[in-house]
Amino acid sequence: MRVEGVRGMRDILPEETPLWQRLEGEIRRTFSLYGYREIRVPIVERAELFSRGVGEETEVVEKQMYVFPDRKGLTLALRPEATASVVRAYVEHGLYAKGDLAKLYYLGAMFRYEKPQLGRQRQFHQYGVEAIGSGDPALDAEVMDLAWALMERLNLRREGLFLRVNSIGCREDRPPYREALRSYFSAHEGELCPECRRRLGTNPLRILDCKEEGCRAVARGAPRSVDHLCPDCHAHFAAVRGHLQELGLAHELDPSLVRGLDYYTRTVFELCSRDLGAQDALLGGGRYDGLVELLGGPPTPAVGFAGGMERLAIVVSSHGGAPLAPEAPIDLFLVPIGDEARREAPKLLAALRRRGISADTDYMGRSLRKAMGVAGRSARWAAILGGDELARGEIKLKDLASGSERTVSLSQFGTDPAAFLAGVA
RNA sequence: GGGAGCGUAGCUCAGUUGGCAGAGCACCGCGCUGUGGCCGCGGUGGUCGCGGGUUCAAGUCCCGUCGCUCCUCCCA
Repeated sequence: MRVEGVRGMRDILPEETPLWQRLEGEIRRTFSLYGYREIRVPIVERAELFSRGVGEETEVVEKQMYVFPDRKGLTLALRPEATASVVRAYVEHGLYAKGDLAKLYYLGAMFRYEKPQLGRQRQFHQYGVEAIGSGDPALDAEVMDLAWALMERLNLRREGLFLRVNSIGCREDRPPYREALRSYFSAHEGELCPECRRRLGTNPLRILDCKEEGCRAVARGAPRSVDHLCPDCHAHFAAVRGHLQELGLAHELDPSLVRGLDYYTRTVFELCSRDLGAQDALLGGGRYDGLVELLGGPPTPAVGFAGGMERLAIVVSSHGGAPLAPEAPIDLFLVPIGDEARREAPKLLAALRRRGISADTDYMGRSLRKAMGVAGRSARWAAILGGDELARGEIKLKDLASGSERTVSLSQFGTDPAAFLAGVA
């Protein structure tokens, strides 16, 4: 019986992995340029980390989290995002004791139970940064600049991208704004879906991005968070936008931008692609000044973002991304003729590889002609080893581009293969 | 959560009013007995996504189911 993969969890095949490796490399290099260091946190956490950190009322926690009991009855979850984990690690290991800004980045698989489609899988991969320990508005702008810098490195056209920003205020702004929303939505209660009528009492902010048509219509006339900022938050947001201006980063103010995770405060942003269709958010993030304290640390401001690898791969491979170098062929393909040569092959291959020559041979019992065909497709040189050569202690080298051949001593070739190969062309 | 389209060879896809399961590419063999790419000829390869139903007969029609894709939505 054939066992199939799990819905929404894709294999990334050898055809795609070169692109992924390149993206991961550019991401690491760019993050390093901005002073971030990698942190690796577990894929499994206690479920309460996310229900408390991300928010009980969020769609992610409410409907999309993979939750399961372990053998001792502890309630665990596959991480739906990484910020909560990074902050947990930050608090748990006392990284704040250094009294410094912690700049951390991560790369890894996340899990959300969603309806799969292009750019949205149940197991997906995120790259992200977290700058924990400073509330400087310049840092908000730097994080957005980092996002742009990454896209530039990947040769993505600037016109194909746009940055949306908003401010949803601080912890102190939330209750009044929440009340403003509550009174507004209460006046329209009859037009809301049952789910939102319930949210009215728990988290009216969530009504702003409800999917029901009726709720959306009501939400369009709802109070805007930018109009309910305290003086400090107002000044912070103005400073962030000022820095963006000076950095030459075009952005649009989007008052309806409310991120789906509850920990966000003040600045929120999304970098979107015009080439992605429905799933247009390439990366999203913002400030989360209350999360460290919420998870048991000292009051500590922080800002960060997360981006989706799958979406980046789509955009880079279909639009304006730097062309991928063709898959590197191996240096040498050993063509054995006869059983004796096949017995000798492993020793020679092992010697070549230890000297840095990538080498392979035929394990399919192919004829000489077929093996040469494989060599021609996959390697730069062929090494032909048959009874004649073995009897004389020799091996025949062939440059597959020029066709020129040269017979050399087998033992000497194994000792310094590079020199002999260079001499064939 | 709601809506639409599509599942046939390893891959890309044909398959007529229901009537023997097809092509191209790939793979293998031969032409060429120890030399690749090109060419010619031949060959291997299929639970037609899965399960029911209608029928003398189902890849084709009906129902269900799983998967993929897209829209809506949510987000990365």
